[in-house]
Amino acid sequence: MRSDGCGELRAKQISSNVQLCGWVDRCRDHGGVIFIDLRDQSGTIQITIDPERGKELFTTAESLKNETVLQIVGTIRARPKESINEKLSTGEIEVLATQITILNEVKSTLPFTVSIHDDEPVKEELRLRHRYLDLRRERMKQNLRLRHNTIKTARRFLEEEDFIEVETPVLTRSTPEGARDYLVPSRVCEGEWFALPQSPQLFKQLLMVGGLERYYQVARCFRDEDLRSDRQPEFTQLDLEMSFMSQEEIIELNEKLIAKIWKEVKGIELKLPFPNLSWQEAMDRYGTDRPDTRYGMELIAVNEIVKDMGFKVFSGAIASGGSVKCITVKNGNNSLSNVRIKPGGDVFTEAQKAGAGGLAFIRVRENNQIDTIGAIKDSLNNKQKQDLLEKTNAKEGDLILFGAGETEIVNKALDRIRQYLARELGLIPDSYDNKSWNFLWITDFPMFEVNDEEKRLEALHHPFCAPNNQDIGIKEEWQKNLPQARAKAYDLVLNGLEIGGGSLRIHNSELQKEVFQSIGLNSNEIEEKFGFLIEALEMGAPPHGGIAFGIDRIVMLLAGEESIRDTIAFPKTQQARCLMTQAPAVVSENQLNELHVANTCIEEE
RNA sequence: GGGACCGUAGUUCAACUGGUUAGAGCACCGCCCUGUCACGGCGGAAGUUGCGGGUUCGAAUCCCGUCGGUCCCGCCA
Repeated sequence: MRSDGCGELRAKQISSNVQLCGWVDRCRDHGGVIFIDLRDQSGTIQITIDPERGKELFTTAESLKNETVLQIVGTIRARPKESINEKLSTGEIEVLATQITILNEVKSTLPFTVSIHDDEPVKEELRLRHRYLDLRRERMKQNLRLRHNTIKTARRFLEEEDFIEVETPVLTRSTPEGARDYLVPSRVCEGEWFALPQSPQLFKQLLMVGGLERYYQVARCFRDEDLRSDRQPEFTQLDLEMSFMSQEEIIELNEKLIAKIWKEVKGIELKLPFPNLSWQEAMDRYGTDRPDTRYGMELIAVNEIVKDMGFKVFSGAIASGGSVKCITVKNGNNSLSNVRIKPGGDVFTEAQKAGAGGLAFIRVRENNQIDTIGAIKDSLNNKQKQDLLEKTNAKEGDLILFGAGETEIVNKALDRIRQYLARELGLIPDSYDNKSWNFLWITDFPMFEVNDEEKRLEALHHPFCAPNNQDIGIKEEWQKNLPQARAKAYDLVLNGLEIGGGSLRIHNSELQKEVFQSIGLNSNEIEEKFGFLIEALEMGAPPHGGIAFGIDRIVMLLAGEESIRDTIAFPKTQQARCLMTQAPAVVSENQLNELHVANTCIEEE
């Protein structure tokens, strides 16, 4: 149907005949000569319609609406010198049309314009309802291409490293813990249900038991939880697993993979190896396990300095086992007024949203004089004051913000304020600046955390992570040592977002059973839910481990987008609905009967 | 489950403190225009102000409910 792509034509093809196909980007009808910008995937070229070339041709051209699909036959010619368009890569030439075929018309007024020249914002609701039109626009076209390049690069890299891609089931069984499952009723097995996988976790481990040694998959995962700008009910992981690899070796390989992606997709050389922070250090210094290290304002514990103060908010917090931590806002005296950090102010409110009761502050004035509320000033002696200024490295003009109370809440509040202030004060470098890609490995996670509601242990990552050998000691002490053990787990954090995570897995069936018991499963439950895994581990399972990267998030960051919806061809809304197909939808009574399912939803008439 | 913001012509926005005929750009339709490139000129059509209720002499505007979208908390091993 066509000889060339619109955007590929250049002056050296002048006087050759071409056939082009594409969409009408826009028309300029001068009454005599008519110009059509014809657009296809490769770009745009100007088609010129000369009235001398026939009435029929001219009449057709006059009637064209934007986004009409055309085939053009014509000849490439140079534009008059004064008409060269330098903004267009094909701007030196044009195609003199000898024939126009309308391949498809546009029958109604378009809900929004496709042309790149119309950069008016479009409501996301409309974009999603007519996603096919949105995909035709430059932004989404580029994002999907970038996504493809990311996945392509990963595939090439992993193939070079002797990984093979294996598909794992989408219809599988529901497993305890973790997110809510999407369920699929079985027609054949009455009353029983499949679950869609939250990740291929168990299957990839069993592939290792199967001796594949190096597996990867671009895997669709499903979690029936509430959505966010970086969470969709179905999302894509680049899933890897390998045998006979240490944590260091796995990390090294994956850094190379990430560096390769950044190099191929963005042309950016990342510096390897990535820095590494233990989970404990991350919590101490940033209050979160996914710190954004593009800016400072680290959290500083001042427990030792303030524990004996008369100011009960501080000393009391420590007496009851909590902490007092602070961040130093450089030049904060100028940038943050008292109105903003006192009750009702935006900064105070941020702290409150994270559960903090208040937000104490100290302003450093000339000659290290301090300016704060009376209760703090009165109870702070000179030595404490000096220690505090030294520890926080606060200088004249700086503002120190304090969190006091339960360590967990202090961390959460200061983390939140830190991120909020970084945005407010413009401390985050331009995302296209090479220095702004701050990768960071977080390691040595705790195996478990306490579920407050149910007063029991829960796996922090998942219950298949291997514990640190030194932490658990000999077999007889496993039960006693496991709750405090660290896991051989690692997350890759980029600019405050978790983009991947993994671990070495347990390959010893006894230890695996012990971990299951720690999270409250009894022998029967272990046998019922995970019998197949335990059995597999007893038949020669190799030491193995792996990682999974969130492709949607990685592409989002590479594309500079703020939502993963802009990296997914057909995403769902926050209500997990597809506005284009209107899924999910009601099905017939017959379909339900076949599946042995009854609808308990009360319909309103 | 909870909090916040938003919803006006096909579309992007406007309409002051509640005030009488709800405006503008783009798109659309018609006429004119032979070198434009976000072409230009003249004219036209286009509205259940998401929906339902309330307050008021009077509601796009205030209140309640509801639907939809977005952001966030909870949740997401």
